[in-house]
Amino acid sequence: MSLLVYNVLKREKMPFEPLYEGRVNMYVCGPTVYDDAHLGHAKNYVSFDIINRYLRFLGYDVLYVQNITDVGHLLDTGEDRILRKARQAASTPMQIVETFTRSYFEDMDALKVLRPDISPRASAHIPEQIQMIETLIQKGYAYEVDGNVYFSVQSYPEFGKLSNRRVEEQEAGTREAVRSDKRHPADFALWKKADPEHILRWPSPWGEGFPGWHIECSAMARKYLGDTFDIHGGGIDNIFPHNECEIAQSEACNDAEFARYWLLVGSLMVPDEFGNPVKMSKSLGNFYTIKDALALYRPEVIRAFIASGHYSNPITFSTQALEDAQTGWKRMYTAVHFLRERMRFAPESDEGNSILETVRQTRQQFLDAMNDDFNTPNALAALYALTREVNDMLYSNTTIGRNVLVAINDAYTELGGNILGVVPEQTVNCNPEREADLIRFLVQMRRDARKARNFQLADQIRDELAKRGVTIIDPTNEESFWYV
RNA sequence: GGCGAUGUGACCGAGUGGCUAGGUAGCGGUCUGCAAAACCGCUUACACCGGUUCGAAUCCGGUCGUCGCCUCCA
Repeated sequence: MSLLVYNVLKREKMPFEPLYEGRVNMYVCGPTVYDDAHLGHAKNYVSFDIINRYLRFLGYDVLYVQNITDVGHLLDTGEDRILRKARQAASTPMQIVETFTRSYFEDMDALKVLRPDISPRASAHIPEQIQMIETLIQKGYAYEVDGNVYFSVQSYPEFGKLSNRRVEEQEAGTREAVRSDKRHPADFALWKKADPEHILRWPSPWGEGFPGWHIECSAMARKYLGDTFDIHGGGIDNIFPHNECEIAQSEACNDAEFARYWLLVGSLMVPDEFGNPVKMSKSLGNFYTIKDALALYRPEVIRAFIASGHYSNPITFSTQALEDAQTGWKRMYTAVHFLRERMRFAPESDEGNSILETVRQTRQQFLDAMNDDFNTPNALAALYALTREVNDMLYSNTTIGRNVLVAINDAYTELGGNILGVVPEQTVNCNPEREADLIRFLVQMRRDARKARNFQLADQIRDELAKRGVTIIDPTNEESFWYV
């Protein structure tokens, strides 16, 4: 069975066929780095991480580009988001950007999100953006008014094709603050003139200013992925106007199709005071930062929670939902751990290999699910079904050969680990404090044994510790010291 | 108002015509020195009203509810 994906642009599920055989070029809209990322961001980027991992699993040579937006997002007050934060923190914009870019990568690394191949920053691609704007002006798709440059939506008849909106049908001018220098209310800025107090500014053919919000993605996608590429991803909440503007700019500028498949992720919701789900967002204040969540839950648990719903659907968050996901995940995690421990002393044989049929079915079900538009809930269900059988086996008194255990572990490691990222490579969790405490406990046991004149046990403890690099010395008969 | 979605059992959440999704919670059981875990079984479903069909949670029409976007947002 081949991979099917739901293409928002065509509004149908269709076979995935990359432009160049064996290669996938993918662009995903990245974060605006002005604050710590929250779980809504986690849903988005973990979802695309799983997509990225699965495409690689299928053997595609994936080039994954995800931008860092560090200029040009305006609040409705007309202020630049990053500037406002900078003013609050009494620091310069680039310090803010640097701080939260690092924070973002910290969070993503902690969540086991594989880094994109390229993480281009908008501020580092001003010339590319200017060049693109110049082309658009030359071709008659854009016009300059007093240092501002706007894209003319009427010059591009297909504007709105992704979100199925018609410019004429939109309530024109509902915003009273429509800038009077626009020819059409729906026209959007490619370049904005910088006010004197605006710190983030660059020289351009139209004077000092900064790029509009949408042009960065078009410019950077073109630079790294070409005029036409395979997958464009992002959050569904950015379908309009952002994604729509990207398409218009890029296709008008390049005379080529922009992205061939559009995959958009559903929002993370939080119940409001009436119990109705609403989007987790900065502005509503109903968010949990990734850092806060990671202080309480393992990254695999957060990933399992996210994977429990389909990427394109919204998912309702609550601490209870996360707890429930954790309980279920733990059953699988523990089974894998027991499996790995059992491998340490299992006989070299194929005993108990009847379960391998279940393993085969699990793989099949898992891959069928993933091939069906990355259906992670069904993929997880396959692993849970396997876990039931594995536990049944592990808790029974039958002998299981090492080869069988290895085969099961391989399935978990590949499907649950490499693809979904919910099964860690290492299920033994080290903790220096705990290790020291265990040694103290053994030393105490040995002292009790000596008191009871059970020298056989006492010596055994000393020898076993010594084998592991722990030395015991007995300065007195009352107390013992140890060191590693 | 326009556009796009959606309404599944106590909760989260898959599922597009007939075959138990899964997870959590609850109840009962097996196992067990205790505890825990694990496994087995079970209960509460497809918003409402009509229609198509041998048969619909699944298709069609209508009603009601909810959400997203239309302004910054992943």
